[in-house]
Amino acid sequence: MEEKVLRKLFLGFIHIHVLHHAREHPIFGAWMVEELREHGYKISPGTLYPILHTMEHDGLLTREDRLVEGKIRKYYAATEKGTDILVEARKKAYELFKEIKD
Amino acid sequence: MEEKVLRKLFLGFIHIHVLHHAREHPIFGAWMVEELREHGYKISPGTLYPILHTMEHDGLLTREDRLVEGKIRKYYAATEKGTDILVEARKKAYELFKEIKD
DNA sequence: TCATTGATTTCGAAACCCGATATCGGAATC
DNA sequence: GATTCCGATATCGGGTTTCGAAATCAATGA
Repeated sequence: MEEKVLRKLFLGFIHIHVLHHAREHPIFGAWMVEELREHGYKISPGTLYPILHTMEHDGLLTREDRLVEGKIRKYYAATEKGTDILVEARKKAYELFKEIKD
Repeated sequence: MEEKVLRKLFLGFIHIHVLHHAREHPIFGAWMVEELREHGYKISPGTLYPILHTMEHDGLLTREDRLVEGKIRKYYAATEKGTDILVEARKKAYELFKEIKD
């Protein structure tokens, strides 16, 4: 119930988290799911993976397959455009925070 | 193009802005559209009004009709639950900002 | 070859977004 | 009281997105 309400608010936050981490170092889906969980965002693979695909399609991320410990992982890194979007998002997030902070 | 990408990120922000303002004082749709525009969020009535309806349905806002200058306006104010959600959102927004700030 | 394992993908039903357009209801004019 | 005006709100349908459960994948080890 309440979960649905919150999810709507935080889906954008999740996107921004993804961009942020993908800029620091390449990420892969399962790792990102866990990272988000630690931040208090529950998200299932069936939701996150399509997000990654869309962000790649939109030119925000690039994908590179790697073989790690016998498993194929699809690593995503932020593109220049993705970084631009992140900068924009950071600005907006700051304004939002400043406005609602008390 | 780019607009669509950004909108996805910021739709949650818009919800939070709405809650924030509705807690400060009752708001009505057309005013909120203008307020958001000043914050750099372009949103059409066809998007915002359903958001208000949904938030009312979810128990985040209450509605009250008022007659102002010969026009009916539907004023929305944040409920206790809405305020709780806002507090939660503020916490998450702060964490997000802290994490990506540089 | 077959089971295992971590990671990714698919699936269909439900919900949602969008903005152009239509509608509302009170006020003003005649 | 009919008509027009106007700010504000509601509707529409087509396209997209969301969800988690379940299926799939690819490489390794038994």
